[in-house]
Amino acid sequence: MASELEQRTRYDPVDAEPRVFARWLDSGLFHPEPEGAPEENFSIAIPPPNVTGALHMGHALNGAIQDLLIRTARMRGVRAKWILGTDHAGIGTQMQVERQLLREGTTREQIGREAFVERVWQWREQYGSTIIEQYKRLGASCDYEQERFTLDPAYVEAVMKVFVDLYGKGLIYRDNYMVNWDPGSRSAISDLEVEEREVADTLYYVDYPLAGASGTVTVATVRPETMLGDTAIAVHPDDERYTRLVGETALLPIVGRRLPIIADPYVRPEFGTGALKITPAHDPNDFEIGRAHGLEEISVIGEDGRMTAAAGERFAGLTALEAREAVVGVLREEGRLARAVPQVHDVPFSQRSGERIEPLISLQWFMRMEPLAAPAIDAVRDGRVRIHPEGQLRRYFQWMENIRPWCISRQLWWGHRLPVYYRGEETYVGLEPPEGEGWTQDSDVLDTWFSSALWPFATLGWPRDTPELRAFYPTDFLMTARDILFLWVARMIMMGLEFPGAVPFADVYVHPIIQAPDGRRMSKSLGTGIDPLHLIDGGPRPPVFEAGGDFPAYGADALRWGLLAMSSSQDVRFNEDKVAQGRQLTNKLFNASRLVLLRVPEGVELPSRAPAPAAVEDRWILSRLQRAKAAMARAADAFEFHHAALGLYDFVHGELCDWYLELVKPRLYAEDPGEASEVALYVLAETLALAHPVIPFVTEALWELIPGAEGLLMARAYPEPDAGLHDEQAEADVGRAIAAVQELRGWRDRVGAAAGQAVPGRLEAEGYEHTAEAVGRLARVRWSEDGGEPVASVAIPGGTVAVLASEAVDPQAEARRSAERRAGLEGEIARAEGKLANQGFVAKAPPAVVQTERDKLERLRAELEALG
RNA sequence: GGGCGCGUAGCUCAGCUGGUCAGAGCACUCGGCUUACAACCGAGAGGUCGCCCGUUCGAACCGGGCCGCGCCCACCA
Repeated sequence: MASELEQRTRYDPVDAEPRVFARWLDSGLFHPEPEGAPEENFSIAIPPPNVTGALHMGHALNGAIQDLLIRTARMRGVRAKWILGTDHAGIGTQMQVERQLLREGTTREQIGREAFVERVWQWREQYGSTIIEQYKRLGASCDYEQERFTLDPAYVEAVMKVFVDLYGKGLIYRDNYMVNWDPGSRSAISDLEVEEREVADTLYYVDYPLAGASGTVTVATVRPETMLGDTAIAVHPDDERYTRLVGETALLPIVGRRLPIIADPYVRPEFGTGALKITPAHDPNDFEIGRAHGLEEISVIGEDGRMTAAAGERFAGLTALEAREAVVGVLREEGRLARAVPQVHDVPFSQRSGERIEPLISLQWFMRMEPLAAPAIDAVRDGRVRIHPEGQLRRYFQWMENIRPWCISRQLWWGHRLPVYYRGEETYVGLEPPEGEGWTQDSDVLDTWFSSALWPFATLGWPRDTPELRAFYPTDFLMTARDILFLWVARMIMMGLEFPGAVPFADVYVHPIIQAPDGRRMSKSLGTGIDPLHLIDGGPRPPVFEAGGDFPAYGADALRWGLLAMSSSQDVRFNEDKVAQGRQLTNKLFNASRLVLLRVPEGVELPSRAPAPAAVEDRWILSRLQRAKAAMARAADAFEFHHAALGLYDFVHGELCDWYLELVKPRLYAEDPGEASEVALYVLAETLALAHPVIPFVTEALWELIPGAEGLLMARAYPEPDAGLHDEQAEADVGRAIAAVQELRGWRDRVGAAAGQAVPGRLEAEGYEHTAEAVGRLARVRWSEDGGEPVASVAIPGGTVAVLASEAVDPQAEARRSAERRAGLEGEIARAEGKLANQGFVAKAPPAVVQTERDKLERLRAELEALG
């Protein structure tokens, strides 16, 4: 790298990153010893990626943020543990392997459960480490020495203990209950895995004859096939049209079943006819009403999606859709179909399989949530867990206060098999299989989120009293996406409080969703997904990019910086420009380092403490560095990661490179740079340290080249701000000089002064005792004592520069420019005068604001006068 | 139906505890291969801060009402 510094003018991440990562890994610093108390340590449990997964943009953002926090803590000398692991992801993984089997011409049923599970383990051996390796490419400083998996024996032990304990407390129970049956995965799924989609259906109006009298009751339904399971008709108790019918009986067409007409406030009088057919076995609402009124539950659709024997001979065996047509046909023949109208409505679909949910009654395992939710509500209410941004709080409370039983059993083979055994009428639940003959284990496994809910403590060894658990639980921070706040985060809080007995984390940060550049969801199937690795290494741009072609190899630092800069409290569109800007930053640091490191004389080393230099630009940059440190710290503490990223960029570009290095350059090039070398080295090193948690690779690579820098940058002390190093005088002096240079450059450009040519001028301004030389050099003005008549007057803070006649100044251009300026000044003066003439302003505004306005007016008048 | 959030320069977004003619990156224009960087440097143009009321000496920022957009939650046949 050292020779690279001389040869290259651009930073090459492809070359540097693997080498730097290997050094980090070898150092063992990613793995903290489990010592000390959780309060003095810092830990984050990674949201476990699916073993089936590949790194996507969400992971990359996640990783950038968590690594920023972990690295900052580590540099602060805190034991920082980033708990790593993967999730077995029941349905997702099972489906992957099933697809593989299908390609081989077999199915899981054919090979049997044991062989199938063995296949999944093989599959996991082969592909499970993919995403871990990808996290390494990001530079994520996870504890790779202790990778966890939700099906590790120790983790399984935790899951089983929780199940058995909650069963013992009566919170886990088995019941016949309405579930969301997913015909695609042939399993029940939880409410949270259901999504609504708009579907165009037909609303059928069906006449049900009354039993005791003439006449009919007409009901409206989009699912006529379920009427075979009707056991009542319901109307609203206040609906006068039907008051006289309540208590009467109707006859179910086709079947002939006698249906009581009942009153229930759930029914909306204004919808359809105001009469609702009740099918307790196939509609969640009807199920509730049915239980409330003690109605019979007749299942006419089975778990295979076909009509059961209970649907009657004519329909048994048909699919639900076929049955619908058949039922409508019969109704039409019998003259029972009053009318049919198009109806657009929301219908539940499985997020997993994409198939339409079939609500049906099934024997499943459930968890009662209210007793667990109450303490979890308190924990957030009293601030033991803080959720950011706060807008999410209301949602949390709303959901938790209306929490419903959780269906935790899944009819899958890949996962934690229920520790439940049956023998005849007996049921046994326990960690060890029961004694005796004839027991069979329940074939279901647990919902994947059941094991995920234990993540922050099961990964640390709970229920055993491990050193890791003692040192790192509770964790400090949790990163999550909005859509799994309930699926995962809320349940972790509940389980953390119930089992280890403490909230699992102090701060929850809900990160934004990164959308495709066109605002659509990032998704592989839409062609809108962007592979983070393609941004790191270079790779094809997906079709959503108009530009096409390949991404350049931006490197992990650029990607991390870009993602942090994009992040916000709202969802954001992916913006390649931001990644490019990140690369500019890495390149800028590389070149700033070239300037400093290639100029430092032999023998000069990084000072061990902040130098106390005499030169004004040195004092200025040390002071500005403190401000940058404070701004970074503030942003990170407030979880405003875009401020951290952008603030770093502004400091490096806008202060360090644009001004400090330009100001100090002549001294660095001098035969004896004196203090300049040490100060420049110090500022460079501090800047690298400050930037390290954001862009770890380039900073570590450059740190290696600093003479006198010891060890790894990742282990160096974090640069804490020190207000004692503020130097108001230097900031004022250099700030004034910068403004003067900008004024003079602007003037030069306007009058068309040739770029390479110095302009003679007299400095007629206060406050440039220490900076006149620099101003002249950077603005290309040659200071003169010549008393001649100026050809132009350029306002700078504290006075003016009188420009003397020379070839560089075109009198006509100057006349144009001064006329424009004069007009502009007059306008501004009028505005300021107007404001100060306003009695309300002068009387009510704070004196400082009024004074600022007065000063400004005075300055403007002086400039106008100088302009002549 | 409820909740959260967003509409600021051509694009993507900062700014919003109210107060120096509104900021960044990219794109654009002009000028520069100035001894760290042309994947660079310097300068510049570009905005009714969605619309309308109100509060205030003063509103992109606070309040109300509209218009447009996104996301989440919800049992409406």
